[in-house]
Amino acid sequence: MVNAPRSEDNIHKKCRRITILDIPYRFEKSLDINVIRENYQELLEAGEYSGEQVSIAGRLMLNRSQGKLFFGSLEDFSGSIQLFAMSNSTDNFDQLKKLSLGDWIGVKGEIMRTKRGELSVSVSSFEILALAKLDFGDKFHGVQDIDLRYRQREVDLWANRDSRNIFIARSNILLKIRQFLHEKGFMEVETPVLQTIFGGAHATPFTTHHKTLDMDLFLRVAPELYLKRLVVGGFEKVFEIGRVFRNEGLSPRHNPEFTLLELYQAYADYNDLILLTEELISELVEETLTSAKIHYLGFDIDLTPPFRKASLEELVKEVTGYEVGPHIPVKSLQATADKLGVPYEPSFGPGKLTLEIYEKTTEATLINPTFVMDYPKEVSPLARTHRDDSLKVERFELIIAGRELANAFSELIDPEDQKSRFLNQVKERQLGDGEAMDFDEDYIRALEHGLPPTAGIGIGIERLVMLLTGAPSIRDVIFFPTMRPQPGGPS
RNA sequence: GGGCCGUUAGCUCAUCAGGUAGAGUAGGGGACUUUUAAUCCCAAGGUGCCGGGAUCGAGACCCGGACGGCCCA
Repeated sequence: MVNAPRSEDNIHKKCRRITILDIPYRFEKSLDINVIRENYQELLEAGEYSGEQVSIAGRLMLNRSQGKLFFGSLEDFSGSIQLFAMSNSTDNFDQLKKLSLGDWIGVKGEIMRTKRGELSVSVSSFEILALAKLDFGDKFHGVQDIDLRYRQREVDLWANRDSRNIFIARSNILLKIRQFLHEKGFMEVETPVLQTIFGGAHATPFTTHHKTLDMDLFLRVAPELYLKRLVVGGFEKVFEIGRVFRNEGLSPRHNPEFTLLELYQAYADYNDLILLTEELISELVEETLTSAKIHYLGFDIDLTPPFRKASLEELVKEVTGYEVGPHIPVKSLQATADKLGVPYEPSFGPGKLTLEIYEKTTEATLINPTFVMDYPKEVSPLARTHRDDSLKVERFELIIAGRELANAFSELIDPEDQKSRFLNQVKERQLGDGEAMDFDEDYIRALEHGLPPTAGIGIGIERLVMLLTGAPSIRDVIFFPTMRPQPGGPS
């Protein structure tokens, strides 16, 4: 484990040299390291001094001290630069040479280029800002142990620049999404994470307990129902970017808590959201990638809109050759499922059978961005009945690299219809589906106050970041993914 | 939950027909006035994930468990 200290003797020697009293309370940094690189990229001959004094701070990441000379790499958030020092022109030169990799220092010095042409800061003085009493990683290989990288992310972030870059990208992507939506007139809102009735997604919730009220509460599986109540309240364009919690297994695509973007737009239908989604993704591609043609999980993917649109039924027909859909008799769909090796329960209706067949045979084959259109009503309790087909709803999912990235629909606005859909959910719950929703009377009452035609979409932020950064696992884009505690102690 | 794989020095990795482990690097000591994963010398560093079993003898073979990865549900 990285937790093991450097040998006792070493610590003793270091601590004898430096105590906490020697650590200053602040350090005046004059600029980020990458600014030096940008400003001096083309300037200074080898061996030339700039005359510009700077004050920088960071972690010592390499130490190539050599007799009465010292070379090292100082790294801060923005980048790294070589430090250069000579025994006759640097205060505490001997101490500088004895620093360990990972120690934080603040440096004052002059920008220069060494004889070999490396842009450097010639150290005139330095202060120790923190000692690294623990070791982190191999200076060349970083930290490869996946377990350790997730449990001690701070170590991973220092040891592996790729990891750091992914999280910088994540932050930028979230910023761009917010900017994009604000420019479109959406307002960012926050709704309850603790809910007395959970709904808005087909998922098992986490349960917790409120002491004073002495009642169980659920961690939300989606903000959906509250957001639509805000539309009823008059906010015509709202979005929330927030954590949701689903009590399901862990996999490279699933973490029990993840970040979901949901947005709702009054007076719009799901066709409007296709355009919005294409525009959002292409803008993110432009901001974060050099090309819309990416290579991800071994696939070549083209993220250039417009994306393909095809109905769920068409796509299943295309992949399997079989007709599916809510109009096909159950017996016939069961026979199809049997032939395709898709398991099902006897209680499944034609809609659920169709969805199962689609998910097991077709979804994973959709590599380039595809809007899968028009789902069976039976499996979509919150979506509005399709204007051309009473057994379907106006809903699409966006699939990229065989994975669901977004789920959207023209929202169900009819309180009576919503009541009966909730009742169906309750029935499915009683039949043993722990992921089915509960009947939400507050939501029904809100609909009775009047929800105008509204379209809504949910986009999984982690999946989006994974796609745009090439990360194969959701754990690569979540700082601290959910892990079992290690037997040796808390982690 | 099922299947397969992994776990050896702080880190990155070796090793072997089954004969009580080795390198690089980090950390310690020393040399070195232009290095680039600097180089060179010295010393130190291990419950081979844990627990059982067969064997004269196990890190290695067998069984069970823990944690992780991938695939499937």
